[in-house]
Amino acid sequence: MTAPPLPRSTADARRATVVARAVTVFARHGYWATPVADVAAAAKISPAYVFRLFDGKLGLFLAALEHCFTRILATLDESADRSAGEAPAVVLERMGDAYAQLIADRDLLLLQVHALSAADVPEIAEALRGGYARVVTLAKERSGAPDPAVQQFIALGQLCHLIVAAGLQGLPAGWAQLLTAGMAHPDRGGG
Amino acid sequence: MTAPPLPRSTADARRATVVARAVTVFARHGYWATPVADVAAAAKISPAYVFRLFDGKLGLFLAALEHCFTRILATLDESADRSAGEAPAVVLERMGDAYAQLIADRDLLLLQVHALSAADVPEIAEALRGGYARVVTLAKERSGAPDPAVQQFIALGQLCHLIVAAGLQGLPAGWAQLLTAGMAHPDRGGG
DNA sequence: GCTGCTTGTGAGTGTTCAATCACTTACATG
DNA sequence: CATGTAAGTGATTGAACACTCACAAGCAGC
Repeated sequence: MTAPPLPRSTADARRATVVARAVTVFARHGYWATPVADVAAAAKISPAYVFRLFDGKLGLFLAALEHCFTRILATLDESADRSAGEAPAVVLERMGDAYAQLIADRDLLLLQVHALSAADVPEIAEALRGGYARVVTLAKERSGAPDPAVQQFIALGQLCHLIVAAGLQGLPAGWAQLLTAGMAHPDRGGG
Repeated sequence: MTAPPLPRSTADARRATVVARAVTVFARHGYWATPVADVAAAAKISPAYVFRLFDGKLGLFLAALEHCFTRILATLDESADRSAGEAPAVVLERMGDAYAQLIADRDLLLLQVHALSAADVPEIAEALRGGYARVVTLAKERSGAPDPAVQQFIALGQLCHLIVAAGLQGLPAGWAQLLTAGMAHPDRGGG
């Protein structure tokens, strides 16, 4: 009753698919509460092979985090492209909108929340700082906005994390609507 | 070689001290990566007794989180007292300063980060929402500031969490200084 | 003293999970 | 077909940990 043997692939290709699945799986329950076997199952390979492809659970998580930041940077960069030539404040606002759109994805934002919580592991803290270094630098350089505006941009990003992780979007309470005001709505699908 | 028996105390008093220690211990490594035995050791009682005083590990964490929010609300309330009669924006800014001072404490901010990461546990998400409901409501009512200002206040609070958890304060890099600009400095203590 | 209640613990139990290893299976090349 | 190499797995191990329970030790009232 084992699954039919998958078509073989190179280790590199397999690693790439596992990383992509790992982002989603780790995003659900975080680093410590996610067994490697869950990622393996999502990637449809055996746990043993995951350990062969990555340097332990930590290596797997770090790869997922790296992938996460790569995708976020791509999103922001793309957004900056679309508002080229606009005033700094406008560019930054558009980037903020693009980031808020990721609330629908959930995965990329949640993984950052989990990584922050696991930042007592030095390697994770290091990867996190590396990621934010790139995000802040990109936001500043591509918008040309002054430091305080960039700081506020990042702060709003962190607020997005709170909204997603605590499940605030769509809550009727006034305090929740106050926090989510101006944020992209998640499952407004077909509109 | 067992520790000399502690002076007896009532269960309620013991619970209170355990909760206070639990805030610190959970703040270090988070919910999943912290064994109950670590909290017990910090409180100098046996793990078995912790399970008797609280409803499982989850009950212990929830009590710690509640305690955390109580202390934060007290801090904010106190700050509002000190700036009574000032303009809304000023009151809010003073509250922000008071919150940023907690960066030195670390514990209260870190516990929120960990709670957010563990918010896939329904009870933790619920407690978190309850806490933020009170924080937002207090900030709005005591400052009288408009919604967007309160939203920004909370966003800056989340930025504080990032700074503490990722260890950004004191980093020489430009992007880090951009993020920490205006935040209270932690251990500028005795030299 | 004795009795009964509360505080507190030592010694377990069962489970979960990271990591390893010996092994098998597919494919490329001669 | 033979043979080497890389992909992939089942079985297992050892440790950590949440939680339990039978029991001990202190303190009240008699």
